[in-house]
Amino acid sequence: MCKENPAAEEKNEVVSKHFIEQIIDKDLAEGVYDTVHTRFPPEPNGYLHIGHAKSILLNYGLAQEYGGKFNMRFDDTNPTKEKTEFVESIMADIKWLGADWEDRLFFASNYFGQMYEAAVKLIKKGKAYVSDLSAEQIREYRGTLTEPGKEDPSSKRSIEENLKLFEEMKNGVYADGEKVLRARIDMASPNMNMRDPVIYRVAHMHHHNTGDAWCIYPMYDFAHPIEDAIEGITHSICTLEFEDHRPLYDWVVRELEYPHPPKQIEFAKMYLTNVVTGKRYIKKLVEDGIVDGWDDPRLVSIAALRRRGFTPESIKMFVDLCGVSKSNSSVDYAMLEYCIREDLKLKRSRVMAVIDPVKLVIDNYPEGQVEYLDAPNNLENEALGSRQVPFSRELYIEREDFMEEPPKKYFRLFPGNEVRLMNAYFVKCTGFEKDENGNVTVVHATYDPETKSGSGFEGRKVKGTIHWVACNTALKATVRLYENIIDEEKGVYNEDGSLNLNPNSLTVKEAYLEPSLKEAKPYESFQFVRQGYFCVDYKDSKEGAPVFNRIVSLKSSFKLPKKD
RNA sequence: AGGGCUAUCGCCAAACGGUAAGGCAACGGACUCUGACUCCGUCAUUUCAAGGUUCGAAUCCUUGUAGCCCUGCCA
Repeated sequence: MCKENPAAEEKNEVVSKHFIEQIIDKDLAEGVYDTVHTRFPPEPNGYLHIGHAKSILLNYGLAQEYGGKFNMRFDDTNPTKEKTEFVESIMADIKWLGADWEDRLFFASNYFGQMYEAAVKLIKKGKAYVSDLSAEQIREYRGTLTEPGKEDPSSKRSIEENLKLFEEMKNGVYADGEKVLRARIDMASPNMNMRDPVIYRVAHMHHHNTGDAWCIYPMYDFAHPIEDAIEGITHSICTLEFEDHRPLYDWVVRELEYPHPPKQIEFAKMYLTNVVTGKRYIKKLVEDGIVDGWDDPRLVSIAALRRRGFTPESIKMFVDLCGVSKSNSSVDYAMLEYCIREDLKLKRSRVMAVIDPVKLVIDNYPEGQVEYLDAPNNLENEALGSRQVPFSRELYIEREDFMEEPPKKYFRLFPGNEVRLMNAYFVKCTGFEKDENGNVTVVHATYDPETKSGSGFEGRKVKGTIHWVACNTALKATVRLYENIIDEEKGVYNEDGSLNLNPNSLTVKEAYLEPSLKEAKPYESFQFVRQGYFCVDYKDSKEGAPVFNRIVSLKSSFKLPKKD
């Protein structure tokens, strides 16, 4: 059954380079840089999700590809939004993804001294001034998208006065919002970011890293290029919404006269079709108790994907498959599903589990007898070995594997039909019992001892193979089946902006599993034959029988013909 | 006088003036101790639209159209 195809391996298709690699190639060829140094610079104000994984793996991957370096840096320049809790979770998620920053873990807040000096340098060059305008006034003076802004009355101040005022800002002379430092660029620029942007504000606030050492904090547009320059970043990769900020980024590194200024490159964020990534919405789902936390397996935070049973490899594959471009796009969730199936396919054992049981009685099998049958763990990967599965007279089979009146091309159990019980014997359906409501309660069959699995029996063939679990020895465990939390039929949002929730996003069932599954440990995953891939939940499996999350179902090309 | 960016199959995405890669999805068929996997086949005479340049255009030019981003002392 192991269908290796060495020829396919050798194809080794040459994937064309995306635009960022092309830029890097050119820079290297022209000697703009002689190395590649990237970074991932999150603000520690929340949890990472699949979208961030793309950025992390892109930056780390580029550094790897070009033999360069990759930095981890927290962009913590706004103390009002940042927490240490997020610093921890972000680092854990990035490590799990496999991006290695080695000893290069940095905090923008550790550069506050250098940023202050940089601001002083700008003031001395006449390129920055302290403004007395209030936030509202600054907004008014900025003009609009179609009208130019007006000159800030404070911009005429002398360099000496600006130096004095800025130092006073630093020394806590002014209250929050009383004064700001602005870069002197062009109040008439069509690019709003260039209309004398604020580069330092006063904020008497405790910072998670620097404590109360500072009461002025730099703005992103001023801080980020400095952070990159200090660390020797060559290619500062960010998302599309910062394109308009690039002229300002370049202005900062130019005016500050850095010898090998970094270059900002933007790419499109990744969106998943019918998936919620917005923090606002996730927060609401958590608060409303719709999900059981930021790591609920229905979410796509890194922690949720990990809990659901996704592997770092599958996410890497997914990101690679999606590619990098500058057009806004939404990737089909089916692509993610493909990646996790592909990754787990040869790595995991394939075991039997009955989720919606109906009893099957083998009438010609001795009562009370238990027989242990050898079952290969994965026919396509012999290295995974095999296990012993108990077989006896009474079994559970899947309710959908028996039909009283089968449609055409139904290969499973129905009166008179013979199927293979996986890893066991052929059984022929001899009858069934129903309750007063007409529901099937027991299916009867007889087995043929000659057809034992592995015996090499070739006498006759059956079209169907079904899975089963012996009643007496079955492990009863909880399985959780997930669907998209969004009702895909009607789109993600309702007209009032609320989420269009799918009431059936979670189904909890009691299932019968092979007894060997009792030993399964948190995060361990399996393929349940014909049911999909399942992973032991780390939260709810502390004691007793494990709880299994369905990572992804198997593809099913079997469709019953429509009735009538 | 608003500016910037983007537009190639249902979904991602190559192609960089030489005659539309690939993956996902879908659909046929073969195989099968999982209706899975694997295999084999089908799936853009056409690249947002209309003009133009050229022997030749998805690629260059013109004019439109659509979508995204920008008027935080957020990042």
